[in-house]
Amino acid sequence: MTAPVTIADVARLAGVSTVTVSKTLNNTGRISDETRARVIQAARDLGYVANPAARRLRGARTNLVGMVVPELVSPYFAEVARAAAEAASSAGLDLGVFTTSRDPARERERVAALSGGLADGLILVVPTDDPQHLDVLQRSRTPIVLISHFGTPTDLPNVRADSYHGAHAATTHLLDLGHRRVGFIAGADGSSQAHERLRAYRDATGERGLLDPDLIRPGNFTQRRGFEAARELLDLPDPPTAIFAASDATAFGAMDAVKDRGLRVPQDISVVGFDDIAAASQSHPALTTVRHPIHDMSDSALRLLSGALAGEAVRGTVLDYPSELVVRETTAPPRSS
Amino acid sequence: MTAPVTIADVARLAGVSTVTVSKTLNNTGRISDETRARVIQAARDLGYVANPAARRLRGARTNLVGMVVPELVSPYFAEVARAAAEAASSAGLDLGVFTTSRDPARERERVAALSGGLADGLILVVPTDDPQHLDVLQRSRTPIVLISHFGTPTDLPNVRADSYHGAHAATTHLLDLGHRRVGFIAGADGSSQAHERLRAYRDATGERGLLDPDLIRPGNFTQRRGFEAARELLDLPDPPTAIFAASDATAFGAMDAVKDRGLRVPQDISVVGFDDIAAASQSHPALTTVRHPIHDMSDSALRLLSGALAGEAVRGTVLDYPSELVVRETTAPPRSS
DNA sequence: TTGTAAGCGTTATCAA
DNA sequence: TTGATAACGCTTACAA
Repeated sequence: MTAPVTIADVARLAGVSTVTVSKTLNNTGRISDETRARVIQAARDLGYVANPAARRLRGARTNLVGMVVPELVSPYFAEVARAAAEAASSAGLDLGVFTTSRDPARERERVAALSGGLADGLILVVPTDDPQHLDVLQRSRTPIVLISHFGTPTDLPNVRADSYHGAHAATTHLLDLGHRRVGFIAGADGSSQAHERLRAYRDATGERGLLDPDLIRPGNFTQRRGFEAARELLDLPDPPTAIFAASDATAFGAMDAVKDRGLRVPQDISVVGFDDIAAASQSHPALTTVRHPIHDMSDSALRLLSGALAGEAVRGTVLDYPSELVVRETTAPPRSS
Repeated sequence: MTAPVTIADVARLAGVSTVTVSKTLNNTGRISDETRARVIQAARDLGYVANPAARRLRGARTNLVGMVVPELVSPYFAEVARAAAEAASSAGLDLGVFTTSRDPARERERVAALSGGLADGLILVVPTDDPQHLDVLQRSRTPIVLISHFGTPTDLPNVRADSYHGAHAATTHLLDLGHRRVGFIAGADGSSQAHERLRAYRDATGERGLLDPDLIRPGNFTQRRGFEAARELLDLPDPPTAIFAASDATAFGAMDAVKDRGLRVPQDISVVGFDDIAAASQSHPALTTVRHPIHDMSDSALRLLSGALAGEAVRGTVLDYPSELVVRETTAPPRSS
């Protein structure tokens, strides 16, 4: 229950003014070596840490960056947060992660609190696509960088991952292997990413005249639904020989269903996921999937934010990263080909 | 690029003093209904949000709670963070999550910054067990609650999950099913939880005279290592009929290895995990595992923190939660019994 | 090289 | 019921 050590305590112990302490600790202004040593020693003895609130209030930086994500349980967001934390750390910044539970009101509050004085800058991952909300963001004096914002255009810097190309490549990969009936287990309704993945699947199969609505099953990104949907697919009179799932979790569920039927992956049924979560490369057989360049994206987001903090003009920047097919062990030519 | 709206702006628009605005918005002091209405309207019109830094500096609350976790990629910590965020939310608090990447220095910095003025309170998950570090924590004027601290005793409130009992129950469960050779794939070296799980396994098998060092394999909590270790186990001259893995990910790796050998779970080999991550209940067969009551723990941690914030004496409180065996579909009697 | 003074936005105290 | 004043801890002119 020690009262917090203030700059005044350090100044007193070192026998100098608070200004000298501030200058010393922030490496600003000229300080004699002797004084500097004394101040640093005093600060260390006292365990002094500058009060970020005071610092921030004064207009100085806090070195705290806030990241607002819908949730952390999905490995995708957890990985984005991790990558951003690493990138922040090497930029000398701290990253605080805040979740909204996909509640727009919560998102607004969080942004308000953070941009209102706690954080130097903000990174919003998949922000709510509400024009009024986005308008508030645009007006913010605190630098804001968006990750994967699709929809209403803004001039905020935006780092996005495209789902379409990877999903198209994945479907084409299966088609090229010789599959003529490729099932699709969709993502959650209302997710723009899920929509893009479905659109790519439709386009790729349509291009070869192989689009069959029966092969498309609704989903919600979960493993459980992947299991059920795959069963539905396998129960079809003319079942698919390959399944493309809109998430890795869904793909694992589908693999469970296939194995549960006594079939083998990939010999009997090929399976492709989307996301490249850690388990994708660790499972056996390792999952063929599509990857967003999460690390590159987080790095870029932080570079943009650092730039903005340093006064660079980053408004209007849009970085579109392609998604990339990662071929592993769950895809092979169909039995009958 | 709007300059932030301050309390002075609101006061000006409402034609009152800043004090009146503050009182109105914080429901402190007597304000006439008429004035109150005008102030609230003005605040709304301007989109005013109090500057947390200023508020905090003045000694008032920020409603921000900081949580420091080793990392977020492991589903366990992600789940702890999620549960805590929910609990915080229903207590009217915001939860900011900070990661340390298991770097003690990073942890110290984060704690210092957070407790030094940004957050009202702190929750540290598996804090570094360094006496000096813990001493600093104990002296902190900002309330701190520990989650799963084992080791050097402190009088900080501590909410812990026991791994021993669940692990013992899991091993006994397999033994009770009739298994006489139960393999164990350990967790990471240096993790106290991993150590407890191994100890429980040793004790439970030892009690029945069924302890065989050959059946214990090193691990690191990963799925990959689970796969390899399970292979080693299956390659033994006298292989186990059941495998207990120190984490769910490891258990999934082990299941992959079993299936890869053309064996079935649980008919040929039973598998038990530890953690009860989301995938455990969603996989097929659903994984028998051991669960820490993460939600109860996070709830308790937040209740303790709220209490401390409200001036209650919570020092010395230690809440020990038992881990619990969750029997699902991956365990069955051995073939030969 | 060092220190004085002012002010960041807010709220608690006290007086009106 | 309302408002003037001071203070929280820090940093940035500006002066010495």
